[in-house]
Amino acid sequence: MLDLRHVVDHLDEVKSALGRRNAAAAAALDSLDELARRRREAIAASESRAAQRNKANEEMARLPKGSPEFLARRDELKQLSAEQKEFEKTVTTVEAEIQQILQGVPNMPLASVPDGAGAEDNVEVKVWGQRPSFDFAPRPHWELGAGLQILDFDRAAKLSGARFSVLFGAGARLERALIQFMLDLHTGEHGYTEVQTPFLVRGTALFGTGNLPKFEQDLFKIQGDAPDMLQAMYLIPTAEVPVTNLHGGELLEAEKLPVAYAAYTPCFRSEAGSAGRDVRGMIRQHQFDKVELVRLTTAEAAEEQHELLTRHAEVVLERLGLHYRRMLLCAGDMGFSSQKTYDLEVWLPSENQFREISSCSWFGDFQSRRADLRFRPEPKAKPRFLHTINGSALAVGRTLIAILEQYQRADGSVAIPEALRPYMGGIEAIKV
RNA sequence: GGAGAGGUGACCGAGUGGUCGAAGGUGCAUGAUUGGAAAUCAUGUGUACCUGCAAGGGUACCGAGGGUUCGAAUCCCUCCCUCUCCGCCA
Repeated sequence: MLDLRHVVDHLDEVKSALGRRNAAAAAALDSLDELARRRREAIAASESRAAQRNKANEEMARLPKGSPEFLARRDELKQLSAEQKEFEKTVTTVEAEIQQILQGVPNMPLASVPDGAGAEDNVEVKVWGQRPSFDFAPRPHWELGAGLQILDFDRAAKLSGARFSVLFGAGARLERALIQFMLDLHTGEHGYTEVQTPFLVRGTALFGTGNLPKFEQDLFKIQGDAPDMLQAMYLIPTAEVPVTNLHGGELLEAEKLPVAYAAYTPCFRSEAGSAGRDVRGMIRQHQFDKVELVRLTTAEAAEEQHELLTRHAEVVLERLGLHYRRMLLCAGDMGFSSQKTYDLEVWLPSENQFREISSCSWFGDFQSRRADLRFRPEPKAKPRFLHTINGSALAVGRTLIAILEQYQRADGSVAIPEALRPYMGGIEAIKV
């Protein structure tokens, strides 16, 4: 969430930054100036009466109860108190309106983020590795998986419907091996602390990361009698949600920063609005596994930390020998809460194109303001909001797909990347 | 699921309608003492918002939200969370 004061004081600047995402984002701010003024007036009116009332209360405490002076004074104060409550109600109402607007406003793209409306305007930053060449027609992962009897969509459909998959044998082990490999790399070499979180969270956590209230339709909600969205339970769409909120409401000490967590979780997404997209294979599922990296840091260190985290995600692809590229997302293609995002895209031979396998974002203090993530720069200093950074490292299902496709052989078998073999019982390939 | 007990500042803990932003302690900071440290003593030590050039002034916050009252940490209601016992259970 953007800071009200900053928005009002720099309205034109904020509007032009948001305008780079889309016109609607900027237009939402139009009424804020006036609302902020009404808020200030109501606060002044309410507080001046509260001050009078508090002053009179000292006198009331001294007057004998039931005395004529006491009764007369009490009647006067009734009026004052009623007025104060009226103005306080106005404050509450106006602030709710302001919140409503601000909650729906996305983060501002940084100046270094390129202009653009969609994926076609993203900028390629780097390409790593060689495009694998085949002396046969490379097969899509679902054909490879079916041939090897490790990947089954029909049986998953019997259990859960469309957009689920079942892994068997070496396929299931490959999934598990990837999770282990990624966690070991990040905790062992990149300095992250592994964390296991709940997969079911209350709405307040989803508000913290910016998924609620605007994107409820993307989530799986648990049926229950919660009175509102924020108290309801949801399946997490990413580990970003529980991990980012882990220190909500706390005041972290500066020397503990940066905080760096690596978490494996399954992720659940309703994929509302994506009907017809990626319906074949396991590119887009209602449930998938992901290893997520989260860093909490200071504003000053954040840019460097974002580069570092992105680099950590890239190392996974490089150790696995997977051809990929890094994209800098344009303003129009970034997620709601992000101010700068790199996507890593892995090469899929069957599609003859790169596909997203990781998204590494720097949120500034946008999430921290919602999730109440603060630190104290030094012992006596005022608390400040942290900067949050996170990224997939990596989406496990898509990594499995990339391995199947990039390491496939003419006979339908799939070689196991060197780095993964210790996790696969030493086998060098998956064969029938 | 049943019964009960609780949620107070960085932490522990007192406080059942007024002078309570909140006793006391711990921790922390500064100073004194010391060759240095420990111990001791003194002083200080929350956050957010409004207002002001500033110094300052004001308001709110005792799990969250409502209510009663001139006045609520204290009384009432709803919710959330923690703990204990019983039941059930991986």
